[in-house]
Amino acid sequence: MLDKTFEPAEVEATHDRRWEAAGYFKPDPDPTRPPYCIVMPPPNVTGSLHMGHAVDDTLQDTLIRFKRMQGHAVLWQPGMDHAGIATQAVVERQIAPTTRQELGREAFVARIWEWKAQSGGMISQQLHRLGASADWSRDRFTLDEGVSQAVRKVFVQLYREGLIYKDKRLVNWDCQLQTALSDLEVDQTEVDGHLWYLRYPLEDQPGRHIVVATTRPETMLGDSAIAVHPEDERYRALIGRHAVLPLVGRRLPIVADLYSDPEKGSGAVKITPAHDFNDFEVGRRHQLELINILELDGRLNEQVPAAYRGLDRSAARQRVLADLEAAGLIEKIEPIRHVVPFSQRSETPIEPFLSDQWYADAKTLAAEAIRAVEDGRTRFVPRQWENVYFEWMRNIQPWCISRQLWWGHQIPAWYAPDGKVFVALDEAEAQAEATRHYGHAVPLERDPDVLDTWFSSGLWPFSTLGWPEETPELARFYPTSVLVTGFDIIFFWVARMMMLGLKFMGEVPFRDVCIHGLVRDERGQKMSKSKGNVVDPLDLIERYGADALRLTILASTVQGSDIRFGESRVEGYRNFATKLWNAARFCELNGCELVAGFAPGECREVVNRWVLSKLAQAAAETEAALEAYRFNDAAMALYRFAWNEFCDWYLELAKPALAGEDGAARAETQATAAFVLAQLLHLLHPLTPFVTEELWQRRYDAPGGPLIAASWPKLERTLIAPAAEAELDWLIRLVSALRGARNELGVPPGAKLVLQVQDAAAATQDRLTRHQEALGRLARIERIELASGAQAKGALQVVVDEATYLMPLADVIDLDQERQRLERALAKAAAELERFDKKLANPQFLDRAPVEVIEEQRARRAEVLQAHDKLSAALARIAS
RNA sequence: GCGGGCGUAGCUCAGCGGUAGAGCACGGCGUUUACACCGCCGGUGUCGGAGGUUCGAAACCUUCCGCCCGCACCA
Repeated sequence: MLDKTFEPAEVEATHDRRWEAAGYFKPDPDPTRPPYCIVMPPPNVTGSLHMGHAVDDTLQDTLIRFKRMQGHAVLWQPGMDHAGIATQAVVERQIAPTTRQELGREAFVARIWEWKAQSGGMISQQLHRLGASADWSRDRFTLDEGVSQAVRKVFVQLYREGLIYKDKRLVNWDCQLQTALSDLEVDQTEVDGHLWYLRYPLEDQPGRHIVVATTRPETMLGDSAIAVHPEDERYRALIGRHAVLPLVGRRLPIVADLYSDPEKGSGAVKITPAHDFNDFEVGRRHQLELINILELDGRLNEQVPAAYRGLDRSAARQRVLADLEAAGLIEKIEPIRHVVPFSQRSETPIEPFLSDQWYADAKTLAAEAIRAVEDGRTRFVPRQWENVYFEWMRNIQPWCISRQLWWGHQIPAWYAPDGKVFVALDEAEAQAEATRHYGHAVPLERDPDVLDTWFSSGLWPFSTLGWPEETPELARFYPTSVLVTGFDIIFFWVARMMMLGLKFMGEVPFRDVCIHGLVRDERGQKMSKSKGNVVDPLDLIERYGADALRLTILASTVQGSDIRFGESRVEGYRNFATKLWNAARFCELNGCELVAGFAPGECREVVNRWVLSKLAQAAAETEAALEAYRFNDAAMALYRFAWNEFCDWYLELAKPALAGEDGAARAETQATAAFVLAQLLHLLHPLTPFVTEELWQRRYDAPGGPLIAASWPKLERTLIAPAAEAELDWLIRLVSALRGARNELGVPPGAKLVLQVQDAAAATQDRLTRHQEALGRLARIERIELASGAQAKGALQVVVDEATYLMPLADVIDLDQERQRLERALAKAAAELERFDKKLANPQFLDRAPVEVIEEQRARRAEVLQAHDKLSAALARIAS
C-alpha cells in the first residue's frame, strides 16, 4: 500500500537510472515516427547548475517528454561548452602567482583539461536530478574532435569565400585577460568620472591655446589631431593650423570634421585614432597618424615620453594630470557621470586597442538570417523578440572572432616567414599549399590565437548531429524543432546559429525559438552571488523534490516576462504532489483498478460522466498550451483539474458508489476513477515525471511499460457532457451555498439538519433524490423534505436557482443574524438586477450588441430576478 | 537618443472587448473511513491617473505618472 506521503528523494534517482538504462532517452529508430529535436544550449563545462539552467532545461524536458509521448522520434541533444575566457580565467587564478606564460602553452592547456576532468560534467549529473531526459549517450563537448573538425571546416570555407578575413582595427581589449572581446562581451556601465579641460598651445601663437575636454587624459599622449566643427565660429579661423601637444611636443593639425559637436565639452575635441572608436574614423578621414601608446597589459609603451613608459594606464592618468597641472594647462575640471565600457569577464575597463584580428563578415551572413525570420521560416515565441533580433541583425558589425587565449579552437591559419597566411584544415594541407605557392617547402608557424567560443556554439545544431559527416541524425533531425533559451542569449547564440546554420546547411537551424525570461528573486532582483540572493536548484530538489521545482518553474513561466521565484511556491507544488499521491492512495484503498476495455463513453453514472467531461477539457487545454509554449497554462489547467475537480469533488462524490451496494455502479466508478487518475498521470508526466512514474508503476503495475514511454492521452470530444456538467455544477453550488450559510450563522459543524425544499422543479426534485447521500455527507443534511407552505420561522434559508432551501434550526438560530445575511444577499442581487435592467433598457445596446450577447444578458437577468424574488420571499417568511 | 516590457486583492501574478480570478499570506471553524504537505468557510480590489473609441473597456487607442530591461552613447 502507498504511504501517506510521497518521498521524492527515495525514487527520483531510481527512475532516472531505469529510464536511461532502458534507452528511453534515445530517439526511437522507427523511421515512420515524425522527428522532434531540441539541442540543449550548452552550459559551461566546468559550471554548476543554477536556476537559469533549471528553468531552461525544465521547459525543454517538458516539451521533449510531451512530444515523446505523442509518438515523435525525439532527440534532445545535450552538450557542454568550453567557455573559453571564463574557464581559462578560472585556471589562471588557480595557478597564480605563476602566469600561464611562465607555464607555457602546452602545460597550461593540460592544466585546463585537468580542471575539466575534475569539475567538468558535474552539470550533466545535476541535470539528471532535474529529470532531464536528454540522450546523454550523445553528449558533446565543443572541443571534441568531431565538433572541432566542423569548426575548422567552417573557418576554412568562410575564409576562402572571403567571409572571414584578417584586419587591423580597433578592438575591445581586456587588459587583464589580454584578449580581444566581441562587442557583446562588453558592458556599458555608468560611472562617476571627471571631464578635464586641457589647454593645447597653438603653434606660433605664444600664449594662445585651444581647449579640449577629455575623460581619459592619459590618452593625450597618443593624440594626433584636434577636430572642430566646420561651422563652429569659435574655431573656424584655426582650421588648417596646428597646436602643440603638451608633454610630448608633437604638432597636431586642427581639422574640420562633423564628428565634433560644438555643444559638447569645449567644442574642440582631441583625436586619438589608435584608442577611440570615433577618433579612429576621424583619423581615417583625415589620414591621421595612428599612435598606439599601450602594451597588451595596459601599460604605456615606448611611443610616449620616457617619464610615462611602463606606467599602468591609471598611474599614467595621475602623472599626466599632475604634469599638466604643473604646467598650468588644466583649464577646469567638471565632475561627470558617463558611460565606460567594462569587460564582462574581468570587470576592468576596456581599452580600444589597435590590433590584428580575425573577423567574420557578419553583415553578409546576416542577410539570409534576417530573411529567414522575416518570411517565417523561423518564428520567435513570443513574437516581440523578433524586433530585438532584427534590430541587432540589421546593424550588425564585423564580428571579431579571434581571442588571445589558449583554451579553445586554435585558428587553422599558418604563416610563412614572409608573413603570408595559409588557411587550411590541417598543417599538412597548409604546408602543401605553401609549397605550391613558393615552389619549395617553407617553415610555417601557426596562428597562436583561438576562436571566440560562440563561433563553435554557432555550429551546435548541426555539428552535434555529426556535420560535416552526412550522418543519419543530421538528415533526420536538422532543422531542429525548437530552441529554448533566455532572451539574453539572442545575440550571442541565436543570431550566430541562424547565420551559420543557413550558410552551411542551407536551412534554418530551428523552426521555433522559444524565449523565456530570467529568474529573479521574490523582489524582482537579479540573482547574483554578490547580492547573496541566489537559490540553489539542487537544494530545492533535495527539500521538495524535482517535480515540485519543475512545476513551480512551469507555473511561473509566463510568456514574455521574467520569473520571480519564491520558495513558498515550491512548497505549494510539493503539496500538490502529495495531494496527487493521496488521491492515488484513495483509489488504491477503494479498489479502483484499470479495467481492460473500459469504454469511458459508455458510463452511466452522472458523476463519472462529469469527471470524464472535465478530464477531456483539461487534456485539451493542456495539449493546446504545450503546443503553444504556454507552460503556465498547462501547469494551471492540470493543477486545477487534479485538485479542485478530481480530488475536491469527484472523489468525494464517488465515495458512496465506491462503498455502496450497487455492484454495477461501484464497478463503473472504480473503473472510471482508475481511468481518470491514469490519464491524469499521463498528462502530468511531462511536467512532473517522477511522482507520476512512481504512481504509475506502483499502482498499475505499468501495463505496457513505464509512463515515460506511454502514449499521450487521446480523449474523445464526445466525453464532454453538458448535461452532467449542469447537474454537478448545480450540486456543487447547492452544497457550497448550504455550507456557507451554516458557517456564517455559526451552526455547529456537527449538527445534522433537515432540508426543506420549496418551489423545486421536477428536475430538481429528481436531482435531490439522486444526490441525497452527497448532500447528507457534504452539507450535513439529515433528510430532505419537499415542503410547500411557508413554515420556517427559525430557519436558515438558501436560494439556488428556482428553489429555496430551508434548514429549520428551532431556537439555535439567531434570527437577526439570519435576516442580515439574507438582506446582504438580497442587496447584492438587487444591485445586479439593476445593472442588467439598465443594460437591457438601453436601446443602443439592443440595437448594436450581437443577439447572442443580448440573449445571454436576458437569461442572466432572469436568473438574478429569480434569486432576488426568492430572497425577498425568504425575508418575508422570516419576518412573519 | 532608439526600441521593448510592466503597473489588477497584503504579496507573486493570470485574465487582454460582454458577471474581476488563482496561488500564497491572513482570519474563523474542523464534522465527513486518501491527504493537517489536509478539509470547509470568509473578506478586501476607484484593474496606475486622465481623456477617447464602443451599446459595453481591466482589456483597444491617445496622453501623463511610476518602475524595469535591451541597444546606442567614454570630449
